[in-house]
Amino acid sequence: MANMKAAIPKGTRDFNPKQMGRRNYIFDTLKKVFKKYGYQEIQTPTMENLDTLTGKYGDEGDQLIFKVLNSGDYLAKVGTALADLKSQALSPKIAEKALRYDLTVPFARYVVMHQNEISLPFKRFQIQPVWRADRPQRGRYREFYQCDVDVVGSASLLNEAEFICIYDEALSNLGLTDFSIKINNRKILTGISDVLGKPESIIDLTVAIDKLDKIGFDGVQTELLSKGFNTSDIEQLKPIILLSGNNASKLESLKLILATSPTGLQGINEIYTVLNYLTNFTLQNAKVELDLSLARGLNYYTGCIFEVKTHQATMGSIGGGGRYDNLTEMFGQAGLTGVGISFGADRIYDVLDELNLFSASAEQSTQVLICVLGQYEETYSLSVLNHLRKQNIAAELYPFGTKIKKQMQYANDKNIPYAIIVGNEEMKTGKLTFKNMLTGQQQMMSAIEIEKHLLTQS
RNA sequence: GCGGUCGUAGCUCAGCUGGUUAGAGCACUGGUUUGUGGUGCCGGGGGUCGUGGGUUCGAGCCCCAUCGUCCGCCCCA
Repeated sequence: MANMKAAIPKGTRDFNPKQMGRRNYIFDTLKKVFKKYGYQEIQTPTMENLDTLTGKYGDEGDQLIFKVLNSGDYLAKVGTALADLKSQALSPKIAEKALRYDLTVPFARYVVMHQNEISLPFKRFQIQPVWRADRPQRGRYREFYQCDVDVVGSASLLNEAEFICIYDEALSNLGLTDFSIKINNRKILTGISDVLGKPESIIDLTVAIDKLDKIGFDGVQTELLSKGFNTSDIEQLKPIILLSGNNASKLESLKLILATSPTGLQGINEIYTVLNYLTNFTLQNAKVELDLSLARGLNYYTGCIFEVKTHQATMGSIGGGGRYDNLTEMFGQAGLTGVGISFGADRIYDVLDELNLFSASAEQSTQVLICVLGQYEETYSLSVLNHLRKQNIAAELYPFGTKIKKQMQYANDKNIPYAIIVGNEEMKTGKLTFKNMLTGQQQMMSAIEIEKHLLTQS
């Protein structure tokens, strides 16, 4: 084969041992919290049938789905003359599978397929990569991990409240101290468009006001005017989305504004209920804010909507979620409501990295390296090595034949905190040289003493 | 899908208005008193200047194309 350049696809990344240590630290921290709240792990295939995914994320979303070319003579099945087909019409004919775009839709499919074996409410978490054919940017990759926690089969708003607790606990455990959990409700957004008398334009309306903090009210106004809203609509809208004050006072004002919209009032009620549930729990760092301009995941969310933003770094949202009432209906099982949240692990990684919040312990694997001067020393040391491992101490022995200098360098490069040196003298006395790589200090200790010392360290 | 930016050693970059053998720091590697890393000192290897065309006596530098990067828009974790 001709020489080819070693490369990986755009928007994907390799992870080295140091990065994997840190990534696993994030996953482990999240998992621990998820389990604590009663969630169980599942996984779904990398590929789904293309028609499982299409139509769930809107037109823009559909275009970002990575499709998998059929095997074999895929053109044979096309049937029509190729030249007559547009790409969009061609792709479902030559690609029947696609890489998953998120974890929520595959989860809905899972629930329907396995409905007879799960008992409701079903609480699951799932940590797997997803793929989007998006243009890469800061904090945006084509392959990235989502960490989803969802519950289906429970309409209780206690779930929503608990998700806020999960966000707070997980992100706090990771060392973040300043972040907001924004909450809104799709029904409130519906109420607003009802009051304006433009229920059919809810998507345009919400997409525009979602950009409020980015482009300001003037920007939103410009966008709305271009979407067919008139100035009196905007005058009416202005006091609503610019509502300020604490959550309670916002809700009070909103109640008056949306008085004529039953749906809107219901949305307000749901927020009330969630906030009320929350008073029974203590949050460590999260600020819970009602944000009427929050409009995520409109293609399937029907109730509460969440989004998490850190104030410690410039980064898009590091998590989001909401309630969806109809997702399983698309797969033939109606009447099942679900609610869930997602953590963007790769973005969280970038934030923790930027803030220097990874501790060294997330990275080191081996705790002690045994360095030997020759073959006899190696043989002598194997029982020491064996004992250390039996005590659950991560230990390795550098096979003989390499200079001590090189072995120490290995320990240093690998961030191994302790080294044991075994030579003639050590074998004679049974006292091994035990070196702390951090301080550089070393002393002679028996294997037993070293073991004890290492056990008290961890 | 649209707009901009950049592309020189493994990494971060320098290279003046085009002019002989393309440089630095870090990394790597060897040595530096006996069996000792991270700090010091001395030496060494490594680049067809993203790729393909073109202009020119001559191109890392100019032009075109192409691929890739990073950033913004759309959208989103």
